[in-house]
Amino acid sequence: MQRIEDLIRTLSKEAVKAAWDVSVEEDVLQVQKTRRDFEGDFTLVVFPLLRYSKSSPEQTGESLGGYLTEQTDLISEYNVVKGFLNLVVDQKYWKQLLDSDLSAVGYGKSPVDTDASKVMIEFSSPNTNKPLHLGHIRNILLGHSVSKILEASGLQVKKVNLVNDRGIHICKSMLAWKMKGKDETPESSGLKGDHLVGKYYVKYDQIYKEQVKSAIQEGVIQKEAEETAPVLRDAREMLRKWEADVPEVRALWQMMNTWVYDGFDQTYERLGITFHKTYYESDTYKLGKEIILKGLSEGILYQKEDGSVWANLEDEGLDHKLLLRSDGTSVYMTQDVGTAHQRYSEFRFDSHVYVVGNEQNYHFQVLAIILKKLGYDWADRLFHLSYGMVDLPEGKMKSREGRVVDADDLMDEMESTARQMSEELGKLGEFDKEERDRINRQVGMGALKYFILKVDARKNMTFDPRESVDFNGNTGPFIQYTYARIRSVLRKGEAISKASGRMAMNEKEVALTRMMYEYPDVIKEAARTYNPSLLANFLYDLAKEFNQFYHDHSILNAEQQDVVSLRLLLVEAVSRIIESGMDMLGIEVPERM
RNA sequence: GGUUCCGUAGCUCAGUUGGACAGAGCAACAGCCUUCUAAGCUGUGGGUCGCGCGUUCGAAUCGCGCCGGAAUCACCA
Repeated sequence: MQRIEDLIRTLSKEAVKAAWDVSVEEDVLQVQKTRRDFEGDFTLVVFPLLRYSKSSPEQTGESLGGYLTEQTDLISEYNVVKGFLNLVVDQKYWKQLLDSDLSAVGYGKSPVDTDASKVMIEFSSPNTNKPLHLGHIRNILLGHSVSKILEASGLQVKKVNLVNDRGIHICKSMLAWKMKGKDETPESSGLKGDHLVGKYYVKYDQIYKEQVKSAIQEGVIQKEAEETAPVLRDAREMLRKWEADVPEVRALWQMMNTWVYDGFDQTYERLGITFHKTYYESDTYKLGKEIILKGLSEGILYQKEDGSVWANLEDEGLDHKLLLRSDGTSVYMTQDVGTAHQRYSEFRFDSHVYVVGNEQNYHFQVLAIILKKLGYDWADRLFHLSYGMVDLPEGKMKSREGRVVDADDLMDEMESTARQMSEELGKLGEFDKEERDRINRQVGMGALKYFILKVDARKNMTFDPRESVDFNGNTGPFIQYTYARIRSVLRKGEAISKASGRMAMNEKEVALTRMMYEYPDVIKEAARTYNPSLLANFLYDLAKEFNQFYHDHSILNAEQQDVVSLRLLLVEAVSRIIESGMDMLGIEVPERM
């Protein structure tokens, strides 16, 4: 359908040409939504045109408004307030819009375009020495939602995970388990695998701290005590053995990682997310070395006397960056260079999104620069979706000290809160246990996911476990509730035909329709900026608008049959947009709640 | 110290490329269920948009300088 903003711009351009004989650029013609307190649907800001009209804002607006209403029957009225030309869209446009499939512009309904741009998106990226926590949840929800939004915009999306399954931190868990574990397994302990391994990571830290403390008591200075703690020495020794492929160490590593993956899989499933492919750093950590050596031989990089290889980034206003250690081994950056190259070879992506916390802004800035230096033209198509940390009221989360909001615990808590709420409100009495459980799960998870996603990803957020997540107001359950209400009405009015008819729409009906008109723009903008919070807040506004309408006007008991049909058509569209939008946030909507 | 990001109501957050008196939710208070789900709706109070200067017809939004907070600047990942 013709977009009204485009129409206004085109006609205004003509009008300006006709009246003052100048061709203006598109960006001079600013069209925006009319503010609530004024009459109209769209507003043309006339201030920028005064230099051509050489008359007052009012006169300029009048002149343009007159031209527009004359030239098209889609704009029925206008008024001028100060320098703002407010335009009223004719209702037949809104009805036409309602008759079309409004949600088709959104997710899942657009035909698959095989030539679509290909996007690779990496998210989650956990370490295998501890369970997932709230920070991972933010990462995962962002990655998943952005994937859905990009897919809805017609892109081909490949979701990948990169598991950091090697390194000293894993050895610490392994070592503590060997020392204190007594062959404890997930089965024998009843603990989820990732939690079991995380427990020994915490245990390692305790042992380490005790050893440091007692060394200091024996007169060793702190720094030395920290460096020479026996348990740290053993962990390093274990890492050396791992790198040397010592079978015993590898077997232990294999076993404990398997426990962790089982645990992760459960959490992912509960969050409702999947990946197309999982990369493991134990496979990729040696990648990149050849590329770096090639860069060295081409003189792009340089070598120090000790044999280490560096990139000079001074021309970018940055420092020098190490790429190969003096012993020839790779560092994190080397690995990411190699992985990016590998992924491009495999997938030929048009862009690659990394969902990684803002603590790594520098890393990704440098990654792009180095790839560019090495001559990869796709280097500027990497995008770091950098999100802020989730902090607790008392400060940063510290998994070593056990001061974390565990992902699994949090989900349990959300669901039990949902159960408690629905019981207090006497909501689900008529349903059997299975259905009650399902709804409570949907609502609890909806509250959690919406809570995280409605906030702009860049911002740090504080999470107060005591206050937990709300179920009223600007929340997931509010939107889910709105959906359930609409579905209930639709079930009762199943037999009634839905049609836009010829009755005039009232103010609220127009407001809802106009809001839904914005939906594709919201998706587009959310996709362009990789920002699900735009969508989340849009859905809230839509739900709020619906609830006002619902309160003020009866749908099924409207005085005239035509009005009933119109309203059914209208609210069904609202429900479909809520459903498709929430799906893009990874949130399920219940038929009843 | 360098770089990057953030600073909007008591709290949590919105505020598309600068535009019409800065908006929600929570919390507080006051109302609305014999009518489609009250997890809802309505109203009241609450703001020097960190501070200052500048650009502009117009600045929460752009520029500069301060103040406050976060991250980062490893032969860790």
